[in-house]
Amino acid sequence: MEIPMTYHHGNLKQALLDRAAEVIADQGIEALSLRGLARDVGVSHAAPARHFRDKKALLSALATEGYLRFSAYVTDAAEKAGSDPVARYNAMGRSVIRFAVTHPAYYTTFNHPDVTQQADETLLKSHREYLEIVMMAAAEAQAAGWHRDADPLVLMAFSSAAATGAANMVTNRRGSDIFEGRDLEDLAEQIINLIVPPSSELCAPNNEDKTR
Amino acid sequence: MEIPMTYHHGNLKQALLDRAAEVIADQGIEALSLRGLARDVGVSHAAPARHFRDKKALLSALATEGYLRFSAYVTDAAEKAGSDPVARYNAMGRSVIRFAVTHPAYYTTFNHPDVTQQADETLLKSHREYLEIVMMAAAEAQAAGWHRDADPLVLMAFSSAAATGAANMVTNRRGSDIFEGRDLEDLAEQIINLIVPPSSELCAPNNEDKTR
DNA sequence: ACTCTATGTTGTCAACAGCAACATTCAGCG
DNA sequence: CGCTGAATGTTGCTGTTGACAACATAGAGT
Repeated sequence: MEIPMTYHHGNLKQALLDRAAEVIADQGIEALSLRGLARDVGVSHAAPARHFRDKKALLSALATEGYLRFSAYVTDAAEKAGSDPVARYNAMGRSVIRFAVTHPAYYTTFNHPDVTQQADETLLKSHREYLEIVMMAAAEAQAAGWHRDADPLVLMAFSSAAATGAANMVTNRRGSDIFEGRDLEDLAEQIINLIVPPSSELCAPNNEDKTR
Repeated sequence: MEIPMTYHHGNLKQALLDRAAEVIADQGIEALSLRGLARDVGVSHAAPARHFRDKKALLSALATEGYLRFSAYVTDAAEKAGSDPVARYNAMGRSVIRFAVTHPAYYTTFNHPDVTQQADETLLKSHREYLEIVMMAAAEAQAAGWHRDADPLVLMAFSSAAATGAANMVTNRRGSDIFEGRDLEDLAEQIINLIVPPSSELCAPNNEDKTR
C-alpha cells in the first residue's frame, strides 16, 4: 500500500521548514543539509532549490518564521501577566528564556552566522516587528516608574540585550560549571528580575539626578 | 629563487590558527575550510589533521586562544580604570564591547554553534578563567555599593549576560534600523552604564528591603 | 486544446571532510 | 655514527554536500 506519490508535493516549502526545525532541534544546526531535508521529505535532492535559493535562504526563512512565533509567544506572556506594565514587561522577559528553552531550533537559528550576517528583507521585517513589541512594552513600563529617567531607546536596547544574553547563557550550556548546583533556568529568571522588577511597586522610589 | 621549503613547516599549528583568524575576520566563519587554510599556509590538504582532528577542534582552539586574549583585554581595561571597584567594573563592561568590535574573528567564534555545543576541556577552562575574573570584579563592585542586596552569583551572571547581549547586538548589525541614526557602539556603552554606573558615587544610595 | 509558469527530477561538477597508506624529519640511544 | 620510533607532512581515495543545467510534469488561464 504505497502513497499515491504525486509528482508535485503540494506543500514542499512548509514541509522543508518543519523538517528543518526538527533536525535542528535534535541534531544541531550543523547537521542540517538541503539534501538531507529533501531525503527526509521524500523529494529529489534539487527540489528544495525551487523554494530556497541556498542554505542561507532556508535558515533565514526559518528564522523569519521563528520571529513571528517569538513575537506571538512574548505577546501572549504579557497578556497573561495582567495589567501592571512593569509586571507585564517582567513576564515578557521570562518568556524570552522560556522560548529559548522550549523552541531551541528557532532560537539557535536566530544567532547562527548564516542568519545574522544576512540582510534578508523579510527577516529584518519580522525582527523589527518583534523589537517594536518590546519597545512599546518598555515604554509603558517606564511610564509606570521603571528607570523613569533613562533614555527610552537605551533602556529598551538594554533590556533586550540582557534578556537575550541570559537566554544564550541557558541554551549554550557554557559556564554551567561555575554556576555549580544551580538550575540555569532559575538563574535566568532571577536575572530577569534584576532587569525589571516583578511589579511596579518594587521600582526604586526615585532615581532622578544621577549626574550631580 | 625559491623558498627552501622545508618538509616540515615548523609552526603549522599556530600558522593555521593565525590564518583562520584572518579568514574569519574578513570572509566570515562559514568561509573557513581546513583545506583552504592548508592552501593558504602552503601545506598539503591533510596536514592540518595532524594538529586538529576536525573543524570543530580548530574552532575550539581558536576560541580558547580568544578567551585568553579576552581575559587579558578585560583585565587590562580594569587596571587602566583606577581603583574605584565600580568604575573598574564599568570599564570592564565597556571593554567587552570594544573587544567584540576590534576582534570580530575571536568574538564571533565564541558564539559559533560548533564551539558552543562542544565540551572541549581546555576551552571550558579558558572560559571559566574569564568568568572568574569577572566574578571577582563583580564582588568588589558589589562591596562598594553596587546592588548591595543581590545574590552575588545572580548579579555576576546578569552583568555578564547583559554585556554579552550588548556586544552581540553590535556585532550582528540587526536592529540597526530601529535604532536609526544612532551609533551602535555608543548605544552599547550607554547600556553598560545602565548595568553598572560609571562610578560608585552614582550607586543607588540604598536599595535594601525590596520585599517589604 | 494551447501555452505559460511553477514545481519536481536527473545528471553533473567542484569543494570539502575524513580516512588510509606512504614519505620525510627529528630526537634519542646504542 | 647509525639504528629506531615518534612526529609531522604528502598523496590518493571515498562519500557528502551545494550549486547548476537540462529536462519532465502539473496546473491555471485563456
